[in-house]
Amino acid sequence: MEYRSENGNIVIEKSDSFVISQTLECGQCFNFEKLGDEDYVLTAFDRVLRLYEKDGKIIFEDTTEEDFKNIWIKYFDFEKDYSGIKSFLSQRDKTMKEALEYAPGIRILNQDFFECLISFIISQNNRIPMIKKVVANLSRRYGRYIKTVDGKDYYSFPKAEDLAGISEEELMESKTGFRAKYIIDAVNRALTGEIDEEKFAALSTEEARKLLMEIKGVGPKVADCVLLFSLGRSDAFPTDVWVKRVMSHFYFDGKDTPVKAIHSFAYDMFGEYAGFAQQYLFNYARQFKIGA
DNA sequence: ATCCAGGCCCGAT
DNA sequence: ATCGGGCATGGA
Repeated sequence: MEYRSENGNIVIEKSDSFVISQTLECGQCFNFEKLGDEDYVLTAFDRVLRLYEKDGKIIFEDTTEEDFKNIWIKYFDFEKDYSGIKSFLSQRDKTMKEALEYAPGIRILNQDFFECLISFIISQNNRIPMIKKVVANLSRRYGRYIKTVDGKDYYSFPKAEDLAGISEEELMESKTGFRAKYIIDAVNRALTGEIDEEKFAALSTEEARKLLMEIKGVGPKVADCVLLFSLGRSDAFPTDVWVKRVMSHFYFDGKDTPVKAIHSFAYDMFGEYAGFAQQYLFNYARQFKIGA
């Protein structure tokens, strides 16, 4: 990973395997704000980062080399070779190739486990702008103030400890809706250590999925999102309404298809890179409202 | 107004 | 094992 330090910022060359807007706006994360064209502020791992494009470069503003090395390289998956993954996927299938050409700058983020879990619990039967609002509400109320960027205050996403003992009624003040009780269950299991990021390392993707689904409010889709976006399981294939639509449309003759059949097809077609395929397809489907 | 959103729970079959 | 209703909330 080539980077250099410059006036307190970290600078990398722009590449077609990383476009800020595509990576942040493709529905995998919710803790960010758009300031302008290819200019964003995001919160992750107790840091607030403004990053933007300028003169063919990408600037990580007010960031130390330590943070870049220890946090952002992993977060943005910069150690992975996306050109290899993308060429594999685009050779598999024509639809996949088009989805990739539409948004070649999407990278699968490695997000904080607890934040990812709670965020995707919130995501169920919800819309992305609303999910972002709830995540921001929880951060402002229970997280820690980090810094102010462009006149707006940013807060870290709360830890399980920060949410300990909070009542369902209070959580609903942050507009969590019926998911409040699910958040409480996730928090409790995290606090007892029953659900702990360390535990997952020893488990297969399928075993990890089962463990996650013990949490109330975590079903197959939310579990797969957590596996893919925070536990590095690129074989997970989160299948929501949009992925169902795009898969049915392109691979099942437009027929409504059970998730199970979609999964086996995806694993067969995209193998260990199914998760990447899923994200490019999801983005593609949503932009062009395929099947809607 | 009615419908629906990066679903899941729960009770009925 | 599978199916359908219900669910907080707010935007179209």
